[in-house]
Amino acid sequence: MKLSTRTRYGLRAILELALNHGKGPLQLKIIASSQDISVKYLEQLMATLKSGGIVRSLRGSKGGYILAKAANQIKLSDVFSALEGPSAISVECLDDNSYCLRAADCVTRQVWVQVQEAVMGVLESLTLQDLVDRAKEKGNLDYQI
Amino acid sequence: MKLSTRTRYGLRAILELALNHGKGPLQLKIIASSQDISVKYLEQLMATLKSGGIVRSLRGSKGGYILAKAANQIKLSDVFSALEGPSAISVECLDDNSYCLRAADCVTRQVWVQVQEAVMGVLESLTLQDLVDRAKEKGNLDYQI
DNA sequence: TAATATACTACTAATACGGTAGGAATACAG
DNA sequence: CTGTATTCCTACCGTATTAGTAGTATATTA
Repeated sequence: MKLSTRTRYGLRAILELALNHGKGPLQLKIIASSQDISVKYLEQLMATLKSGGIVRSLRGSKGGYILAKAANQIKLSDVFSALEGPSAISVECLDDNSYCLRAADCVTRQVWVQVQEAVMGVLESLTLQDLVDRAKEKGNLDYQI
Repeated sequence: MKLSTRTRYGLRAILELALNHGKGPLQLKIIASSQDISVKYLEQLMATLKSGGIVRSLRGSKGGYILAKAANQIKLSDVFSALEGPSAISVECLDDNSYCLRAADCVTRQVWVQVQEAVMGVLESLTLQDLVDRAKEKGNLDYQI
């Protein structure tokens, strides 16, 4: 069960947007260089986040990306779902009731339900603002230039 | 973040062993047919579980597999680790401290730590015996023949 | 010795992951 | 109105992993 770089990169990128909030759009090349991610790859991740309603974009000169909502309105589960898909652990029988007829009585399925709920519980309890606060606590203030 | 069939099949197979506990070794072909898994594929999964110390095997005629320990001594985290690897979500910086110099201050890493702990918390809190009990509660007794 | 099992090793097809490439569309600055 | 900066879109590619198949060797029992 591997967390993809998509999701890890994506969260880092969006956190950078959150840290930059209120200072106008942030360009991909800035994020890419500070996070050491390929611009072209990041471009795809941002497209995903955009269609997921997490970020908004501004094209053309002086364009870039901004958060679509306030940081405290964006749960990490939203970011995760946009990048990783709706199901945290991608077990077919969890999402598709017709996938397995024994689903209702299946004790192994019940385990995966518990695991999924545990993951989502963590991600739903955290917002981007929480991460911003944590970053500031750590004195990790280099983003302020 | 996808849970592999390895792990899902493996847990189902080993649960079947647990349900059969005390009735001598269970053969792969029995498990494979009742769980609808290829014998050959299951063979590999069982080899992994064997080297992980979860099951023991008996070769030759009348051979098969049995649990290496009592069902209440086998945590689901043990099974999971054997099949899926030591790290529940496989994020390099969680296991290898030298992977990223900023690990200590990284707030996104902290999120993955929380997620990992949530997953392991669930799996460590459950033993195979718990699943056996749940199965019996559900009246799912067809394994008793 | 025959039958029944697991053990071991190698191979394969399909899929996902991680990333690259090129050009089109848009917006701003002069 | 022209150039430049930026996102947008689509396609492609190499590699690793996953999910399985196949064949043979080895051990055990009867």
